[in-house]
Amino acid sequence: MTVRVRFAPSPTGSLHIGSVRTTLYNYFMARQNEGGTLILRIEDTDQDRLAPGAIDSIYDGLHWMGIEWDEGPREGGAFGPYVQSERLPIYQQHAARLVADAAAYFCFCTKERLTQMRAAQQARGEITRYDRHCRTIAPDEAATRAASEPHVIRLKVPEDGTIAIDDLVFGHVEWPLRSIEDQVLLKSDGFPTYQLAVVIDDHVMEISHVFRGEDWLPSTPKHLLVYRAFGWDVPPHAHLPNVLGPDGKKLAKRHGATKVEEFRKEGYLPEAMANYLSLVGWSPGTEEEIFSLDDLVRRWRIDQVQKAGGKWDRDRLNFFNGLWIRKLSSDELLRRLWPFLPAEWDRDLVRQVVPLIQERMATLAEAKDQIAFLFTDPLEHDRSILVPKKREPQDTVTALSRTTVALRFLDPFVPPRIEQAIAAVAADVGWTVRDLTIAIRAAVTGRKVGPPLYESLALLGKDRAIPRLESAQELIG
RNA sequence: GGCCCGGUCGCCUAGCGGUCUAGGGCGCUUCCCUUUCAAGGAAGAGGUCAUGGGUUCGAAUCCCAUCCGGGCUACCA
Repeated sequence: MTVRVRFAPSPTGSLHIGSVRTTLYNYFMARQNEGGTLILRIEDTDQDRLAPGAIDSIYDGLHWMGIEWDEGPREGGAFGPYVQSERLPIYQQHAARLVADAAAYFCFCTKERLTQMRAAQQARGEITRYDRHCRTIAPDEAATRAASEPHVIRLKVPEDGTIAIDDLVFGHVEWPLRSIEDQVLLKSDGFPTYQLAVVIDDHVMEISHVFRGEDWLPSTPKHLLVYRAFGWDVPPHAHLPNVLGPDGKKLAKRHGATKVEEFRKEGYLPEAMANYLSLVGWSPGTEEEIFSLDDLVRRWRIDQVQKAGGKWDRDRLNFFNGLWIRKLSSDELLRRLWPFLPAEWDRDLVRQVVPLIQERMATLAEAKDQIAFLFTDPLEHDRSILVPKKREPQDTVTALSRTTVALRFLDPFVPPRIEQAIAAVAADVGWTVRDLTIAIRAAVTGRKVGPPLYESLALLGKDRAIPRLESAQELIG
């Protein structure tokens, strides 16, 4: 069987992390099957909600993630066009066919009437749904009116019975047809609704498996009915559990970052995003959980996807991010770090210090603050941290002053020699090495934590370290 | 309101009728390592498997009910 799967975002904004997870699963499916094809289709049938730049953002985000696809608006392919607004005639012809087959009908109800109808139904405590007012208009009359009056096309939904699907994730799900209204298929502006467009496109583009978010499960019966009206086979469907915010509701803006580009800006690695995201809703059934994109293609299985929604967990993402940062080679880490560092910073110095902080960052964005002391002159001292706890200011001045003396003529100014010198000073003033390094670190970097001290001093250089030690002494005194 | 879905440690999850005195990871705590912080190593706290009934020799696993949570309910996707 030829696998053809698709991801079909609406260009209504930038790429949501939940869509990325859905796309990832489709991508795994396509790549783990010989000859599998992944298709990008833009679902822009709602002309009111188009967001400028959304398609660019979808392309950027997905490419950044390392997801490649085979057919799409910019890639082309044998089943184009891949943008729904460019496929209007296809939908219109198909809708007309349903009308001709008496499976659908013209509806002339105005939006005002529909609004009133719903209000009245609500007032009576009834279920709000279309009252099928136009369903009984004689076909000839309807056709004549349609030539001149604004109208939509609605599906004739059977009044009784049930419709069901055997979902790859959720299993058998059944709906009473009574609960489904006569769906609008074609809007009065000639655009299809989502319900019509997906079904036609999935069929015509020969999509073999429909993997989409759980929110679509409730509208699946509508799609099933459209398949039935056309007499088409229904491809296997899999609904993927939602990605939730910490409060259990669908992950949304108010929960913080939700867009790929935001995570990218915050310094997350695509490797970490893919690894973390794949594990929300899927597990290999073993205790392994560190997976590259290729590993995931090899390991992921739709029957291991679970039903319950998963909550977004920033701590866990951070863990995976740190892990993947540590896996990078120094050169690769450097390459990814440049965009997060000021362009004027000395490249050679950055190159030397980065290995020292590689295992100290959870995100790429954190690197800057950790090494800024090497690129900032004069240094802003934080007076409150210059004196170690349980030490007196005067003793600290003495210790720093001895350190200054010890380092001033040290040659070569390299970590092992610096370590020796500092150990000697500590012994001399009766301090623990620990306390002394705390004081020196504060004096020289202005921070309480940072890369290893001896290495930091060596990179700073004697000429910059000594003045900092001196000004710190003045500040304390 | 109607329809549908879900419910295992704070979070991601394993589990598919006996091997479960419920396993792993994140986070948390403690210890070790140590020039800070990390990283790494070790240990630990944390779960009446939503609740109540069944079925069964035996249930987190099957059935029913209840509760709680969520989604959908548009000429939005």
